[in-house]
Amino acid sequence: MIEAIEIRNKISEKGLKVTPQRMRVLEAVYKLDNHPTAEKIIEYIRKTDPNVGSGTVYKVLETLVEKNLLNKVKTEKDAMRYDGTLENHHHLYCVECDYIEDFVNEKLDKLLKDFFEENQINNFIVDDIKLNISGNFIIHKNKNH
Amino acid sequence: MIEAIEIRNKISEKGLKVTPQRMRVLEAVYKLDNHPTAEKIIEYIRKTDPNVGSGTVYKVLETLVEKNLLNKVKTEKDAMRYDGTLENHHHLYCVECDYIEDFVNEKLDKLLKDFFEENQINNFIVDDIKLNISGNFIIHKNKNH
DNA sequence: GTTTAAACAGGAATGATTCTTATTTAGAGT
DNA sequence: ACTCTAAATAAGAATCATTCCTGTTTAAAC
Repeated sequence: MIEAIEIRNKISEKGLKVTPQRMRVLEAVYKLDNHPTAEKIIEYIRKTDPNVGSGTVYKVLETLVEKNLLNKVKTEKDAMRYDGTLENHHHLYCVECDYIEDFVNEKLDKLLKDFFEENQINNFIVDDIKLNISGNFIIHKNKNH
Repeated sequence: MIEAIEIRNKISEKGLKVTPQRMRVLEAVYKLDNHPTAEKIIEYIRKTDPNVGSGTVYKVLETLVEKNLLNKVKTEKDAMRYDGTLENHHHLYCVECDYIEDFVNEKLDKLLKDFFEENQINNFIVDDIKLNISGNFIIHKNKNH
């Protein structure tokens, strides 16, 4: 359970003005699991704050991604999704439900780091590696299918 | 250089009607490098065939993806891109230009396969793993930046 | 050649996202 | 606390990729 003061600090530390909209967007991404779309975030915020502009939420998301407080998660679907986890991680994509789960594994990261140090790619400097692991949850987390 | 007859066969083998539109779309994806968008494909086809409907191209792309003759490539940008390479491979994403290059490496695939066999993920059956390798080409391939 | 379900062209509709503009506000300076 | 101003917001129009709809055409089975 993240405190309001922590959210305030995260925004402030990046040199951004602390606005209610920015606080609510960050809170929404932390609270909503399954890497919400902008739509889900708007819906969440409007429960208590019916007058947020949807354009504002998009703008805030853009700003927070720019300042590395959030990450974008791309999927085969049209809508972008957002991720509040900042530590290095990969994603499990369920083929059946639309669930996306974070996957953290340091041993795997070490393995990849070593591999790409030993096997340089011709004409390309690797900056970051993310795995898209697709498959199926044995117990589905979502009924969107 | 892929022959028209090969393209015809690929379509036919999947039990699809061989239409000029389907042939031109497959040809376009093979010929255009850098994983073209639907837009680029339409532009390419219209050079010789100005009356293709853009809706048709989208429908054809959908059909070809369904039948595993093409793959979708998702990016942070809005437009979907398409990939004619069917063998297992990963993607190099250039952070500066919008170039996406295929990356084939069997040693890497073996490494990943072994890792996930030894390290089962709780409540999840892995079906496929794709790496998004982001970084920079030393010599950029594209001027879109 | 006939037949017909499938595919197509053209254009309207959709839906996520971006843009525009007038208004409001966070926070720096007083 | 009060003022000021650049930055942020609300509202809604605009955009753009993609999908949908409808009447017409066509691939390929017979």
